[in-house]
Amino acid sequence: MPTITLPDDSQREFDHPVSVMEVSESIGPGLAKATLAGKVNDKLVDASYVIEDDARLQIVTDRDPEGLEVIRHSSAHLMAQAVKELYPEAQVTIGPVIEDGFYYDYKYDPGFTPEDLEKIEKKMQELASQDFEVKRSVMSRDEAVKFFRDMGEEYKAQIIESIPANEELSLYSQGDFIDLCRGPHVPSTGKIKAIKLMKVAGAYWRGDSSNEMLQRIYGTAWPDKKSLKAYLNRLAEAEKRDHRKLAKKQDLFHFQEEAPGMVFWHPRGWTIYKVVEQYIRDKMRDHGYQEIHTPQVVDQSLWEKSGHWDKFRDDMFTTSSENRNYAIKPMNCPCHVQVFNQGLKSYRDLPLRLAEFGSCHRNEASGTLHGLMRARNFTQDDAHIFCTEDQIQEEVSNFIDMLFEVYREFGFEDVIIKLSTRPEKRVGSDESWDKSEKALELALNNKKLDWELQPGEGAFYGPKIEFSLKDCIGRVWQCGTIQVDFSMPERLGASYVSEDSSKQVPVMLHRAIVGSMERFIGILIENYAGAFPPWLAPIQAVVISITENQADYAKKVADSLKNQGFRVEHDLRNETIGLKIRDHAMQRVPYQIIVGGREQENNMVAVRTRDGEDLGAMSLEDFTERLSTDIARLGRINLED
RNA sequence: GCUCAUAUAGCUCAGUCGGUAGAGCACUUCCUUGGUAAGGAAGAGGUCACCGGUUCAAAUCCGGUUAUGAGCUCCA
Repeated sequence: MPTITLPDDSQREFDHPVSVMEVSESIGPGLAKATLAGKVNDKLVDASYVIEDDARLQIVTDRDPEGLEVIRHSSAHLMAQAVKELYPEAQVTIGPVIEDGFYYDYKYDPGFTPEDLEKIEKKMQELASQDFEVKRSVMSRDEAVKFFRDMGEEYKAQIIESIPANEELSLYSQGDFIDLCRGPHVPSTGKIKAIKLMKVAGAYWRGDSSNEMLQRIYGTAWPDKKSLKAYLNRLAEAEKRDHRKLAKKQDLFHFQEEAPGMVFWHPRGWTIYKVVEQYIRDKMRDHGYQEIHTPQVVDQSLWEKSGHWDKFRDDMFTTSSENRNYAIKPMNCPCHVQVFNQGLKSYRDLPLRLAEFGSCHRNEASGTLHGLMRARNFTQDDAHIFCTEDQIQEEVSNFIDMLFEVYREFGFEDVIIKLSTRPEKRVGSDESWDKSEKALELALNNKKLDWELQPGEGAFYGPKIEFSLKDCIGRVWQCGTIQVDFSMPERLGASYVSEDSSKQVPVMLHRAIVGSMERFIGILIENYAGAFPPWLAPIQAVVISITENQADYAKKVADSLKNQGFRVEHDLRNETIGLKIRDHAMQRVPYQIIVGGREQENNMVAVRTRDGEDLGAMSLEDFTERLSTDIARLGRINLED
């Protein structure tokens, strides 16, 4: 005789065990139709779930985030059903929900073509309209293994075998299709109304590159066609912000076949680079760092000593000369230790902070290259802090403050933070790991930051924090990092004289804020959609003449601004004012300074923003002041826009 | 590196059944001298990524290479 309490605290009594759907029907036929699942005492269950005892119940529909997840999960099953009907020899594996959609991995050696995707999608729609009831059943583990093995689903059987023997497993069936699944699922396939298969890609079985490759089909699913269309629209809009596209439009940089993964910066792109570099340089100086510069080409023996040769030799570019073998440096740390090692260091010198805009080359696997985001030649805003174990926490804390100051000033609010702790294979004493993991964790918690723990994901030489940003379509890229290193100072013979005049090995903190200048600029381009704030814009203002009678005046105005240090160009082309304004607005130049006969006569400038706001006529001094104020305010954009 | 796809003018893209290539924008020249998101005309521009094969004939079909895109794996 369960009493059901609904979210509005109203109660319903039943004189028999009752399913979620029955409760829903008792409330109204509209709700019953919309019911996808239920939440019984906060646990997500199928609509067919039978409630025996008093419970709180929330009916889940497609208006709830959980409802959307159920739809997406069921869509993955629907796709598997369609694939099995069309390609019976394909074997199913797993099909989880992901952000905005779902995927399902199949073992299917011929591989799916784009045409196959269309066929599968059509079949899914057909199966959805047949509105198969989705039925749940249970089986013991061993039964389930046999069941799937007999069906020829070897992968599924393997997955089930890795589940503990005493667990009872749930299976879901719809029509002729049956799959192992925790659920919950929609009550019937007709609830799936708006799906689209997006792309096919390879994915390794169990995420291990030594295993065979499966065929992964990605799809998206929404409550209705309208939301699906809106999503596809959003995606198309976001893709317009792609830094590789904007780089072509705005003439920022290019890549070419002769130097894959290495950037050819053009004047405008390099201007942005230099502004970012100078900004970071000033920031580091203000925070007690000393800038150095170390060689690009360094004898192989140093990389052997540091341990990198052993681990990364295949990913290093090498060269040789006069019977000596060199590596093009893939990182700066060993070189920084060489600088530290010059002369005798005292504990009084610590913490010692050495910074470098270090150009590194790594022969990244061809398939991983991705515009500026993942390049083979990139420049780290690298620095190494040599300190004692007791100084770790304060240094980390100061670093995090500095990092957020920088990210804020570039307009980034959404930063993903992860703390990675000791892996199984590691160097250093447990005591040191305890101390440094604690230091990192405390530094984060003291600032009340949200972060995610990645146990066992630290480097072999120490724990680390990673700070990541998102690109235009939500891909996450690691930028900042701070890592504790117990290993390298010792390997490379770094030491200092302590208070008791004994020789001690310093701890080394590796840290970067933007991480890779290239990657950071790539993300900047995408987040600003090419409309850089004036302090970053490669061209801050363009002086446009209306007719050639103002050519000299326009040049004079432009020169005057340039002499004050602003980045200004002039456009004296024999074109209409409308065309010139359109050009520069599309190039996202922050300010257009229009000079015609009237302005020339009154020694004024007419100013217009790239967004079409007419600021009217003003004196050049007033404009200069406005631009200066803008630049002083730095970024501070709202990335939600 | 792996799976799938793609590569045509500076850019964005057409090019049907295999018969030696086309548009818009950009560029050059001329006309136009204009007032806030495209004025007009003419011209020039291509070893169809590269190498090989099939064929009387290849941008087109086949194989390979390189690069790029999406995803996977990796990321000191």
